[in-house]
Amino acid sequence: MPKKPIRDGFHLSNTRRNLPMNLLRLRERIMNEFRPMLHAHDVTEQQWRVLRVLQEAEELDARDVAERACILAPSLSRILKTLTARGLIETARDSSDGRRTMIRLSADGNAFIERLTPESAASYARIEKIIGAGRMAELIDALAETLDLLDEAEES
Amino acid sequence: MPKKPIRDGFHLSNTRRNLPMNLLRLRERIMNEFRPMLHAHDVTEQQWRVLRVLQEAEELDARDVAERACILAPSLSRILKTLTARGLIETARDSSDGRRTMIRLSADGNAFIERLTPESAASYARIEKIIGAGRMAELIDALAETLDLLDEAEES
DNA sequence: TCCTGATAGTGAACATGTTAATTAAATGGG
DNA sequence: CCCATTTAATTAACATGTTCACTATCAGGA
Repeated sequence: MPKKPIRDGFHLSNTRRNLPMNLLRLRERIMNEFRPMLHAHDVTEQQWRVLRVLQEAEELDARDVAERACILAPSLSRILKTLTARGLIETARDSSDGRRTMIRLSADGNAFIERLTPESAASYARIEKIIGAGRMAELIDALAETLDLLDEAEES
Repeated sequence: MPKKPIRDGFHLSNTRRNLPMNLLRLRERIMNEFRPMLHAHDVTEQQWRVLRVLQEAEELDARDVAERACILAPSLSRILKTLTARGLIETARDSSDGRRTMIRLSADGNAFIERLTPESAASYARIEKIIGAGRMAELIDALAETLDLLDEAEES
C-alpha cells in the first residue's frame, strides 16, 4: 500500500520524471558547451538565435523573428536595439503596414555569423558524437512531432 | 551543385532541426500551460521548482537545491531570500560545515504546495492527454538517457 | 601551525523573461 | 466616414540568467 495516500488522486510527478524539467536540464547541459564560445565573441544566446534566424530568411518582421527565435516581444525590442547599435542588423518600417518593423542582417552581421560558424558547428558536432547522430536525430524528430501535436491541439 | 558553398565543410543546422532550439520551443509550449496557474498564485516558475525539489527531500543544502532545480547559485540566493520572507521555507547554517546553508519547507510551504498540487497535476494531465502517455514517457526516457550520456562524457 | 588551494555562498552589473500598460497603426462594421 | 476592435511594437517593473569578484570556511600538505 502507498506510504502516503494523496487526496483526490492528484499528485505531482517526481521532478526526475517531469517533462519540462528534463527539457530544461538537457538544454542546460548542451548550452554549457556553447556558452563559452558565445561569451568569447560577446554575444548572448538570444542575440545569437536572432542572428541565425535572420540568416535563414533574408528579411523578417519582428513578429516572425520573435516566433522563430523563441523570444518574447519585449525582450526582442531590447535585443534589436543592441544588435542595431552594434551594426549587425538593419531595421526599416514596412511601407505597406506602418506597424511592422522589417529586420535583416547587415554585411557585418553576415560576416560575424560566418566567423563563428566553424566554432559553433564544432561544438554541435562534439555533442552529436557523444549522443550519437542517430539518437540525436530521433530526439529532434520526437520533439518536433510533440510540438506539432501541441500546436494542433491549440488550434481546436 | 550547391548554391553557396560553405568553407571548411562547416555549417549550421537549420534552426528547425536544431536540438537546443527544439528543446526550448517544446518547453515554452508546455510552460504556457502552467504559467497562468503559477501566476495566479503569485509564484514564478523557478520558485515553484525550488519548492517542489524541497518537498521531495525534506532538507537540502543550497548546492543540491540549485542542482536539482536547475538554478544557478546567484539566482538561488535571491529566490531563497524571497521565499524565506514569504514564510514558505526555513534556512539554517550547517553545524558541521559553516559554509553550507540547509533549507527546508516550512509548514506554510507544505500547505502551499498541497494547495496548488491539484491544479498543477490537472495541467500536466491535460498535456499528457494531448501528447499521449506512451509518447510522453518515451520522451522523458530519451531525455534522461541523453542527459546520462552527457554526464558520463563530462566525467572522462 | 601556516599556507595554499578548493568550496559554498553572496553581491554586483548587465541582459533577458514575464506580465501589464501604453502608443501607433490597421481593420471591420455601421 | 467614424468608431470600436484588433494588432505590432515599445515601455515599465520586477524576477531571473549569466559572468565576475569577493568573503568565509574547509581540506590537505609542508
